Amino acid sequence: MSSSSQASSRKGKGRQKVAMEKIGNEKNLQVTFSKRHSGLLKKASELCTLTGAEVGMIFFSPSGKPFAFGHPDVNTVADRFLTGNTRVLNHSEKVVQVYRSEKIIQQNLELTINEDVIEAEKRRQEELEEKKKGSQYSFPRPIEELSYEELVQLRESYAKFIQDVAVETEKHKSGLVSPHLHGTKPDSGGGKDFSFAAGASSSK
Amino acid sequence: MSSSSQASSRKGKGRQKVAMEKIGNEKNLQVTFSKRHSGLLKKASELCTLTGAEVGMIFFSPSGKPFAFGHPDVNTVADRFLTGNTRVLNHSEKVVQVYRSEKIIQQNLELTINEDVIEAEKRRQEELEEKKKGSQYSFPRPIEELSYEELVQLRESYAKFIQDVAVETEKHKSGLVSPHLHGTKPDSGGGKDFSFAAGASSSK
DNA sequence: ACCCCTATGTTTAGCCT
DNA sequence: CAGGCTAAACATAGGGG
Repeated sequence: MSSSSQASSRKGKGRQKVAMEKIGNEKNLQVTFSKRHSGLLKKASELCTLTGAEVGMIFFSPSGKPFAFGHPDVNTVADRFLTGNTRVLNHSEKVVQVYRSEKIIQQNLELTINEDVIEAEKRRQEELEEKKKGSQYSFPRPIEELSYEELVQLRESYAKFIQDVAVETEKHKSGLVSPHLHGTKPDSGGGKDFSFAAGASSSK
Repeated sequence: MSSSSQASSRKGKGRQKVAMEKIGNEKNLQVTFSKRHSGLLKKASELCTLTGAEVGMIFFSPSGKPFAFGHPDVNTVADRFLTGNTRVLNHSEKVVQVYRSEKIIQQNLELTINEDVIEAEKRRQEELEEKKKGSQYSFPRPIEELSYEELVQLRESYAKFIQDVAVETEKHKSGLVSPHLHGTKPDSGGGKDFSFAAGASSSK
């Protein structure tokens, strides 16, 4: 619009290579997050559909807004963890003392629900329906029947991860020392909702 | 090369469109999972790097093997949840009772560490090192200093997710009824490591 | 199982509406 | 600020080692 006699080439410039580092431009960063986060959800969704894998994930936008996604269906996955059927390990079955258990759980309760997740879920459904095979799936108990509180309970008792050990192991194997970290400052973009008790990392 | 009889074209067939449904061929399914799961990790990794988002995710391979990935750096993220700095929500701050707290935590303790996570982490590091900016990151406490037990504690107190509410909300908004679900039945692929106590769902 | 290869489907950066 | 467009970058199915 403004002009500049640019030879009428209105075609987009197409995808350009972007450096793998934190995006400086705030606006651009937002757009990127917006686009990529949905891509991530889609990928997860596809992985589930294609391979039948179960996926659960949460992520915080640069602004601090939490997102969550989980696959098969809440009841199943949640239960999977609830019942501790995570038995795959035969690694070192060290007995560990419960660490802050209750406290942690109580503190981590509230998580904002994101529209994106819903959108992703919707897409999955549409895909299924498109294939007219939605009827073969049954539910032990439809989520709709759960009360809000029950949902919260489910949520709260969902997955628990780690990666600490991964890094640890990584060291063991590669002999590396610094466990990565990046410009993921608490309020990097402009989030002011987080306090981040850790004074760690510093930035870029 | 060995056989040139084929009109001298031994070029790969290139990517073919694949139906979005559970792959039947077991071998193919495994390969696909193998490829896609790393892609998923990469995407997550990039999202972290580019937008500074924090990502935590776990997923089970069709065989039941658990995978986990988390971003910024364990201490920070773990702390984020540990200290309950998940405060972003201002949604409905319903008070929920602790559900199985200790029990859950104790049961979900052991999780197999996957090479993939390590690999992903390694990649992130390499990227950083490639940019020669690895030295600017400091750690309040290097993971290497943590004992195995401490790692386990960290791990166990890591993230907790959900999506239940997401689905719930989805209903509210779209009026949809069945919360998706796919050929991800507990023993769909051939996992025999899991028992899946399903059906229990936490109805209070 | 993992890596390599290639062709091609898919994602997405930049720009516009 | 969400939606659309384009074209380049990227992920990955299929196949071989």
